[in-house]
Formats: sequence, structure tokens, C-alpha cells
Amino acid sequence: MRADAARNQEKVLAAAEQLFATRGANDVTMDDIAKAAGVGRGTLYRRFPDRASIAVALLDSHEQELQARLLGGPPPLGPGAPPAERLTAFYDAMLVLLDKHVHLVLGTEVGASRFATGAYGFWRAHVRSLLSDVDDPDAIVDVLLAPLAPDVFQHQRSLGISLDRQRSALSQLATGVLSWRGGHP
Amino acid sequence: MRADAARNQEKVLAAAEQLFATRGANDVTMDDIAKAAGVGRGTLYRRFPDRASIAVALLDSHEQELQARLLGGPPPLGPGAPPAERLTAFYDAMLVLLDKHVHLVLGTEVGASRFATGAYGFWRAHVRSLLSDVDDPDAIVDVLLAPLAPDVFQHQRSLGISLDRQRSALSQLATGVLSWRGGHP
DNA sequence: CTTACAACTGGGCGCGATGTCCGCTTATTC
DNA sequence: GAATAAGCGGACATCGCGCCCAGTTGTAAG
Repeated sequence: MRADAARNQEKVLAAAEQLFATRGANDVTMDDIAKAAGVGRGTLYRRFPDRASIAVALLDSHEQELQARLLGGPPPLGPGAPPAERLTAFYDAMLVLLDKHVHLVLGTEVGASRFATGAYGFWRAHVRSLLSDVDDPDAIVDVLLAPLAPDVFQHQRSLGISLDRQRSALSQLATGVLSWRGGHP
Repeated sequence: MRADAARNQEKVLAAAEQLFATRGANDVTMDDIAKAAGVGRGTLYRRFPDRASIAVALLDSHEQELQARLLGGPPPLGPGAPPAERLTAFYDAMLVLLDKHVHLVLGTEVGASRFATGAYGFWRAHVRSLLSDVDDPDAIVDVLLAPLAPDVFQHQRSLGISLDRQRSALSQLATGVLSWRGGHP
């Protein structure tokens, strides 16, 4: 990549972050971003085919950091704690991430596209690995990830439910699903 | 309402149902529907401000029927069974509804608009009423409804997860959350 | 039956966003 | 300092939306 191209990409990301934070993510047009970054539409579309790809780029570093902590960080987030605790810790971390970047995530994942993200695949694999002793983990995993959808998060917030209440709600969910052994001896 | 207007409304709904079923709901433009129904754009917009309102109208009868069964039908869907069973029954009924009408529901509820629906309010109130003895039911209820989002449903299907597996996954969720009493004496 | 009114009809119009295309510019390499 | 390829940017065509109004048609009163 040429030096000027890198510079422009940086300008685009900075401008987009600003705009996404100010107004809602989908009240920002490609044109707005191009204008704010001081580049032409063509330049913008060269790197980023749509708004979502810009939001993905902006989120990337944060998500990778969380992924690293999941794989190799200290428990209960990282390996070493019992599944229920790790799931709760994962929920906590995701809620913090959402809390910081809802606007970005809403820009990324509208509806079905959410599941196509590489990040979703990672969260799914992680949670899946915690479900070794429930029935049909492959069906449960998406159910457990559903409450982390950005619009659910946002909706709860608009209802006045605080981050802490969300945390304890998800904690109840994690404990309930992973600790209930009704049918086992 | 004038007789011809009623006739046209009928034509619009029939045409829309056809189109929604054929292609995906959001590959159908207002123009398509107007053309297929044999009415002008203005006529279409008179009754229905957008695609969502058409899908809502098409879903309305089915949803009302379920709502009636929730309020006054036989248990476990209606009153009389213990909460965990009623929640499971509710999940089952919703999955059946989704299974029949995913295309419509996807046309209705994209992202945040899902929560603005009158129907969502009803489901929320119903499930809320089943949560009398969990902590902070107002925070849990949206979590329990999240897996019923049409895009989650669709995603699981595209992964090859059958209706039955979805049913038992949600049943595990209901039982887990409602039957776990870790902190109680 | 006729008449007069109000509701309904339908397509034309402007708007705003999208994504592509191509002539020009600028960084890089020898 | 020239050659060359990569990058730039804005003009352009396209599409869907939603409004609007002049003509039409159902309806109800006389």
C-alpha cells in the first residue's frame, strides 16, 4: 500500500469514528464520511465497500484483544475456571465492549449480517467449548449469544436497565443453563 | 372504508403475501407490490406507509390467535400450568409461528423496530408474568425473548438445526432459568 | 334517478443514497 | 528526472422512497 493511501485510510477511520459517535451509525452516509475525511467517494469505496466494513475495521482491535484474553488470559475469562464462571465472565466482557461501542456495533451488525461476521464465529466457538455437558450444545450456543445482539442491548438500555442489571441477568442465565442438572442422577 | 378501497386492500395483501413468500421480504419493493396488486403507488401508500406495516397486517391474525390462547387457552400454554412449562409451551408456539412465517416476520422486524411492535410488548408482558420468582424479571425478560428474534431463528436453520432441536434448546433454557434455585434455602 | 360531494386512485415528480467509472495526479522505482 | 503503476476524486447513472394533485368513482341525499 502506498503511503498516501495509508494516510487516507487513517483519515477515513478517524472521521468515521467521530461521525458514528456523534449521530447514530446509520444516519451517516458514505458521502458524509468521505466529506468529513476530505477524500472522494471513489477513494472511500476502494477500501470499504460499505459502512459495515468501516465499523468492523474500527472494532477490530478491541475484539482481538478480548479474543486474546479468552484464549490465554487469566481465569475466569481465560482457561482454568469452571464453565459457568467462564460464561459469566464472557458475558461481562461482552457487555463492557457493547457499552463502549454500541454505536459501532449497531453499524456493523444489522440483522442477519451479524452472523456472517468473523467475530460472531469466534464467540460462537468459544461459548460452544464451554457447553460440554449440556444437551445439543450446537443448538444452545446461538440461544446463549442472542441476548448479546446490539439491538437487544440497546433496547434494554432505553428501558432504563443498567449495565449491572444486564450483567446479573446474564449471569442468572449462565448459571441456570450450566448448573441445572434436573435429569441427571 | 369504501367498497373499492377494501377490495384494493385485499389485492395488496394477497400480492404482498405472494411476493414475500417467493423472494425474500426485503427484496420486494413497494413498487413491486403495487404492480403485482394492480394498483398505483399512491393507493398503496395510502394504507401502508412501508413494507413493515404490510407484513404486520399479514401476521396480525396469527398473532392474535396465539395471544388468545396464551390468555385463555388450555394449559400449559394458557393459565394453570407451572411457569417453566408455560414458558416452554410459549417457546414452542412461537417457534411454530416463526417456522410458518419467517419471511413475513423478517419483513416486519428488522433490528430495533422489533421492539416497537405491539406484539413484542405482548410477548414481553406474558413472559414477564411467568417470572415471578427470579431476580429482576424486568431485566431477564428481554434476554429470554432474544432467541426468538427472526434472524436468530433463520440463522440456526441455515446451520441445519431442525425445529425440534430448537424446541429442546429453548426448553432447556426455560427449565434452566426457572428451575434453578442455587441461592435459595 | 340524478346530483353533488367526498373519498379514493394512480402515476409523475423530486429527493437522497448508492456504487461505478474514467481521466487526472502523485508516489515510487530505476 | 523520467516511466509506470497505483491511487484519487467527483461526475454520473440508477434505484427506491414518499409526496402530491388532477382526474375518477362510489355513495348517500334529495
